[in-house]
Amino acid sequence: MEELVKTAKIFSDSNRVRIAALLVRESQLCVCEICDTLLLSQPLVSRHLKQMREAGMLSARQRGKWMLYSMNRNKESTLACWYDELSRIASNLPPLVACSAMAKKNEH
Amino acid sequence: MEELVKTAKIFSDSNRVRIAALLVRESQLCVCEICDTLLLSQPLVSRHLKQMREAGMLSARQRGKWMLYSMNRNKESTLACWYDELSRIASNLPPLVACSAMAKKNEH
DNA sequence: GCTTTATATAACAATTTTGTTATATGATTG
DNA sequence: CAATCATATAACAAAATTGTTATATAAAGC
Repeated sequence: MEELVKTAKIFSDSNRVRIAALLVRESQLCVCEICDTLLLSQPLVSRHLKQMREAGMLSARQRGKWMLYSMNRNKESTLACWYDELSRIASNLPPLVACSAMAKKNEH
Repeated sequence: MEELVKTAKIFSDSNRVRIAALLVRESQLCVCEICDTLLLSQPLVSRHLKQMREAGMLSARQRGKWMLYSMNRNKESTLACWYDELSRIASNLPPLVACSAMAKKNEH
C-alpha cells in the first residue's frame, strides 16, 4: 500500500504531473529546460524532482554542469498504468524550450 | 489532467486507500462498518467519504438511518487501473466488522 | 583564479490537510 | 414524543505542503 500512496502523493500536485508528462514526452531533460518550458521557478522544479526521485519515479545523471532527469519505466510498479494518461497530458503541454547552452556544448 | 490529480489526491492518504479497498472488497458498507473494521473515528471516516464522493469515486444511498456507500466502477475513468491494486490491498485488511443493528433490521 | 552558469538547499509565509472534540441533524424506537 | 442511534458538520490544533527569496555548491569558461 505504501507504494500506491507514495505514487499517488507525487501525482497529487499538478506541477509534478506536468513535469512527469514532459519527461515522458521528451525522454530526458535538464532542470532549466523544465523551468523554461513549464514556466516554473528553478528551486520549485528542483524540489519537485527531488520528491519524484525519492519516490523512485525518476533517475538523474550528471552531464557537465547539467543534471539530466528521466522517468523510470518500471513495468512492475503501479506506475505502468499512468503512462498513457501522462502521454495524453504531455500533448497539451507547451513545446519544449530546449537548453541552448547544452546544445552548443554537445556540438563538440 | 484535473481528473488525474483529483484521483491521485484521494489515494494520497492511506486511510482513504484503506476505505476504498474495503469498499471494493465488501461492495457496500455503512459508515459504522468502516469505522469498526478499520478502527477509525466516525467523523474522520465521514469526511474521507465526503471527499471521495466529491471526487466522483463513490456513491451513497440512504437506507433508514444508515448511509450505504459503494465504489463507482467507472471503466472510462482513470480509476479503472486502480482496482487490481485495491483488491490486493483489501486482502490484507482486517475481516469485516459487520453492523449488527442493520443486520437485525434487514431480517424483517 | 575569478566569474558565470546550473542546480541544490535553507528559511520563510501562506495554504492545505489531518485527526480530534463537540455539536447538529434526522430517522427509529420504545 | 422523548430517547437513542447513525451520520454529518463545525471548530480547532498540529502537521504537511507549496511557492518564494536568498544562499550554497560545484562545474565551466575566460
